[in-house]
Amino acid sequence: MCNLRFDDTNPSKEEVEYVESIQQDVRWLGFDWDDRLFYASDYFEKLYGFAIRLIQKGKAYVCDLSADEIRQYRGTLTEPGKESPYRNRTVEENLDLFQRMRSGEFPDGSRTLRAKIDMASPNLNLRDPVMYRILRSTHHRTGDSWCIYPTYDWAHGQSDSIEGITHSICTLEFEIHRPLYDWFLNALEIHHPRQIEFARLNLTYTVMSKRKLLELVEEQRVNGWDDPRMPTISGLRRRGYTPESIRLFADRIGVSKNESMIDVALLEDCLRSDLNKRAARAMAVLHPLRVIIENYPDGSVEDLEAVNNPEDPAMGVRKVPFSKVIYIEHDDFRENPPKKYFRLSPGMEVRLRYAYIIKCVDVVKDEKSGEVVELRCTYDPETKSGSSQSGRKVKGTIHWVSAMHAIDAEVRLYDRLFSVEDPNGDDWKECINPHSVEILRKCKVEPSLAAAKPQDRFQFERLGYFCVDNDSKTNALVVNRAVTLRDTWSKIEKA
RNA sequence: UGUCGGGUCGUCUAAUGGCAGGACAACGCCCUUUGGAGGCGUCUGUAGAGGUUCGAAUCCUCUCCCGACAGCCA
Repeated sequence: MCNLRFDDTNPSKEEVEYVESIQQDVRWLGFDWDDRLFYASDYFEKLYGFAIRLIQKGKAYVCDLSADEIRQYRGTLTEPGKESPYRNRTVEENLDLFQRMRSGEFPDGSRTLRAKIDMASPNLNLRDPVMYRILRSTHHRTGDSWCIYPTYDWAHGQSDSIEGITHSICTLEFEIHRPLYDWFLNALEIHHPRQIEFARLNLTYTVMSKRKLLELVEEQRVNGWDDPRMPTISGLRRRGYTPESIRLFADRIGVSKNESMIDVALLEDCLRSDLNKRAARAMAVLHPLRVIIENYPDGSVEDLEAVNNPEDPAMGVRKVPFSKVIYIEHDDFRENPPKKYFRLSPGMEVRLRYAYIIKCVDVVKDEKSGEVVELRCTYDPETKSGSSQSGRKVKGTIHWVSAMHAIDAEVRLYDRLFSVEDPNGDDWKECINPHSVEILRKCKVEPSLAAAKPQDRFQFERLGYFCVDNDSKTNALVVNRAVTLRDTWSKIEKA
């Protein structure tokens, strides 16, 4: 069981715009917090009371030092700090001043409430940390009712305690703050949750820090937080990732305190293994090459049966129309086939998935450019998929769509956002992969996709897993490539 | 040269004093009407040096390397 709490301790940060999308993301991932949605601002009054208690115990004081002065008094990593001249005010004076801070008598930044701990502590967090600052700013939940706001370090542990949290897990950078949280809880003598830290996720070929992600968004190097190249939940969702695949990924990488860099290939594999079992198959041609089957009767159309998912017979079958003119993938034809190339080439045969074996008898080229623009083929009527003669072996099987039945689609091919594994250092933005997205506008997909809606996911046979984009409209299909299939051929060809 | 934390195959992660295992990646083979999926196999690891022990990745000592921390951010 978990709570969802927003630690909205700083009204000057634009938290409002994130509150809704964070909830949406967490819910989409599959978590349910029932009615336990909380805000640290729910506890402002209680926190104020806790602060008074610490003052009364002589464990907190009002300090008149400026931000700069506090920094100077803090000392350094290797040298102890100096005590504030206001450190030994009386309880009465502190109580009075703190109450007047709340009632708005002092200007922003002029005073703070600080915990009275140890200015010589080797842990900087214990050198009299600030608990309250004066800040006149409208809060998204409490409006203008407060002009002093608790710091995160002061609010966090007590908020957990109020909620009766048993285990509070957070990332490693808060490890060094734990002694402070412990100190507050012990001083207050209230329920003491156990905080456990773990390493944050790092992925290869991307950046994860909020600061860098924000920069990418603000400088329009990506199209918003949900750009399919972003490693955000909303980006992954739009890219085509499923909640299941992300949870599988989380299971596989485990939880530890090791600061690690996880190969994005592992994430991709999780998506493949989820979608392999669940995604409907379809045929789509990204770079169409027109093929005319010369001996196929003009005007004739056959509805061929295709299985929706060979991994799951329960997903059934569908009909795919076949006719004299089809499109195949441009790359599935080579005029001069390399060794081990099992697809179409002049004089050679290939199987059309769910249809016939065809043979290439002629190649039509553009007179000027010499580019192959059309193929003339013949088919063997005896080799129809599923028929008695269909067992004839050919090395390759390729996908296709019938030209007169095909639907036009825009396909967006996404690749890694960065071209280096670990884009850190000052020049990280120069490592952005210039080919992280390629937009194809003249793709042809089989007619069954006419009804596809945003977020529908498919495997386009031999190509990869694709997800209908939010930009998609009824007569203007837009799909994103989430991840390619494993491609053994590309490795053979490279070698 | 302060405090805290961390070092196990290329990458993650198991093994809590008793056979260093799994996944991803890579490579090879089989199978295949997706060069998909699947199957089989190969490769590679306890940061270093001492010590305790019948036995150490695990316990002890020293060394080395990496990270976090000097916001009135979270």
